[in-house]
Amino acid sequence: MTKISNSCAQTVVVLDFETSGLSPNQGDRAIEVGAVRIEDGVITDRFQRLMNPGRRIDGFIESYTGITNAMLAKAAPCAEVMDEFADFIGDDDLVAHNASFDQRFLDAELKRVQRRYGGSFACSMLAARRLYPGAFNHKLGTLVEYKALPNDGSFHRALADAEMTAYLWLAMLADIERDHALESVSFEVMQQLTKVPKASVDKFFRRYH
DNA sequence: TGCCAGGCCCTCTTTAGGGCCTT
Repeated sequence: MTKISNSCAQTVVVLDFETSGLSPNQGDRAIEVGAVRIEDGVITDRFQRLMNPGRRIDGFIESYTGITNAMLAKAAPCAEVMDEFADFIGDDDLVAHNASFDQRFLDAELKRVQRRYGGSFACSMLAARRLYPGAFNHKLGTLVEYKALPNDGSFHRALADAEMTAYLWLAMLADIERDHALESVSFEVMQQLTKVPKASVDKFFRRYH
């Protein structure tokens, strides 16, 4: 049995943004951020804030997220929330479902407040595509049902989605460790997993036996 | 409701096109 580990692999922050649209390059803004910190396989901390983007969101986003313009009118400005969030994530490594989406918004919002983060991203969706090819699809909600993960039935809110992504992440680690007789799997190996072809996943892990 | 974007990934591919996933 081989241990795949490194000195900083056991703490990650799993995050999720609710936004006014799909692209910060098109003027879309974050309206809520949720995150949980996983340390040695256990959720040890949580962060959730609504944030006021300074403009109204459209009816589709209100309906999709349940976040209303009235709720955002009472929320702190994006700059204040993102400054707090930068403190929360620090230099920890980061996980998100379809991470390229959340990374674009994290980068855009932190750039506005001249803050940075030191960790790197891994994507639970890309990992799940390789580990669970039999799933009907790889939407977060589908994978939560597929793996019978804990949830309170609420979707498309930042903290709820971040928690479900965290449970998915832990389930994937546990499945890899069980299926490949590994003691632990590092963050870096999970990042590499998302870059190998689906057909090569077993071969990828056999390298460590 | 589903378009906007962008990266990944598959295939009837690579001199390309389209589906998936995120809000």
